[in-house]
Amino acid sequence: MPYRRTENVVRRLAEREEAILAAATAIAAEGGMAAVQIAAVAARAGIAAGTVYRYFPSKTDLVSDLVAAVAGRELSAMIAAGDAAPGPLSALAACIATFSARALNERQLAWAVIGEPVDAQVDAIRVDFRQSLAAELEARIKTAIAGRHLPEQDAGVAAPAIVGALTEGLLGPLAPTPADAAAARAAVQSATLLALRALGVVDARARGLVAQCALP
Amino acid sequence: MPYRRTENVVRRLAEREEAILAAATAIAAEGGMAAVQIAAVAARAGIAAGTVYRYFPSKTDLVSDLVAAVAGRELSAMIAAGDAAPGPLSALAACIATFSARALNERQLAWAVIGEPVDAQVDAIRVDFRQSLAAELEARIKTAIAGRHLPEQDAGVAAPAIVGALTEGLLGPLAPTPADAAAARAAVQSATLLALRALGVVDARARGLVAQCALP
DNA sequence: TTTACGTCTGAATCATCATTCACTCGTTAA
DNA sequence: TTAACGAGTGAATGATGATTCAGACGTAAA
Repeated sequence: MPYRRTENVVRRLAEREEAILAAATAIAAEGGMAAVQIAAVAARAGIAAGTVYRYFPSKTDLVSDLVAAVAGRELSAMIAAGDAAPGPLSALAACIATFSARALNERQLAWAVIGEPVDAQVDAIRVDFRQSLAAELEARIKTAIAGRHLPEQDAGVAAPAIVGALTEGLLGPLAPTPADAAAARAAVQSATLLALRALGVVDARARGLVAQCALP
Repeated sequence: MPYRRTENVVRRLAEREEAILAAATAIAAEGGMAAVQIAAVAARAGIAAGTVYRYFPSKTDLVSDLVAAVAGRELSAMIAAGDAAPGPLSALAACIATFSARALNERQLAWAVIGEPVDAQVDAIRVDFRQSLAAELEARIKTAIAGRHLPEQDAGVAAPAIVGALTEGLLGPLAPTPADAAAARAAVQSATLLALRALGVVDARARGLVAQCALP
């Protein structure tokens, strides 16, 4: 009974899978999705191209896992920020500001995961992510409407629109590139303010909510 | 001196170029940008693949022309609607509503031209279009701010954010598909309202502006 | 040390499309 | 009719990148 998967081997295999994913993520963060090519990922992880296929059945699976990992992290952060807030409106403000700040902080990766061209199968995963973001916002918007903190409106349009506004306004190619950390913070505040107003929070009140957000 | 480019020939050549562009547009409208492949376009136009290259030096040029044609049309319509409005805020409302209504009317084509992932070279042209849209909105936003019709804000973030909100809220994969013309009109109104509020128009006033917009 | 069996390798293979080109076809003017 | 020449054809070519696989290499137990 020679060769068995000892704990040692299992750990090394897991580490390698992790390393591949990390390499792919790093490449996406630096050069966008287009740069995530099997040969490049393998080189970065210090293995041969073929080895990648011992861990991921296809490139699509690899990229899907990468997107899912990043998306999961961001979604959790957003939800946690919202849950920690005292009321429905501060929760919305916190969600929006947190998402914006974190995305802008890793702008290229965020854009890769949310907006950049990919094949149809991967796109499906990405749509799931945006869907989850929108669903989370939609629920909070509905709560706020029910509590009369926001005017009546179609939350089914508003939620994706907010996602689109933040994405395009902060991450997309048209968005101004912040010169430094202060500028980035200002951009996040502008975007958050805009999103809150879009939902029907009047300007002055929105400014107050934004000011209270603890940005990372 | 046999064979000269008679007027007859010239016309036929122009017609064929038009036909190729029309075929590409039709394919984009049905299957999105990914479906716009030279072989498919040629087949649809009833010619051989090689012939396409007698009219367009490369696929990128063809797609560029297609995007430019659609974009030009939409941009003109938007500008005209804004120019016809009586004041800065109605102009913004008219621009936004017009763009939204027309885009939703040809949803798949609009998405293909504005939002759907495509390769980098083509994307550059599309960015130009979004840039033009954003620039037009930005100018009008600045005018409105100067006239104290809108609160102080960063128009450089707001303009692309509005474009993103409309795109994602009405055209993107998350946007609800309107069941009929009335639902589509309602979605356009929701989106316009949201965009105006985002800029700082208070809800009640925004509703008034939207109500006055003559939607096509 | 040897055996049995995974794992790793990377050059070769495949698949997808854009692009080319040697050739045929059509049109014009003599 | 026919010569001259541009337009059209579509199979072959090229480029890019994912995927495979036969053999080299490691590792665990006997």
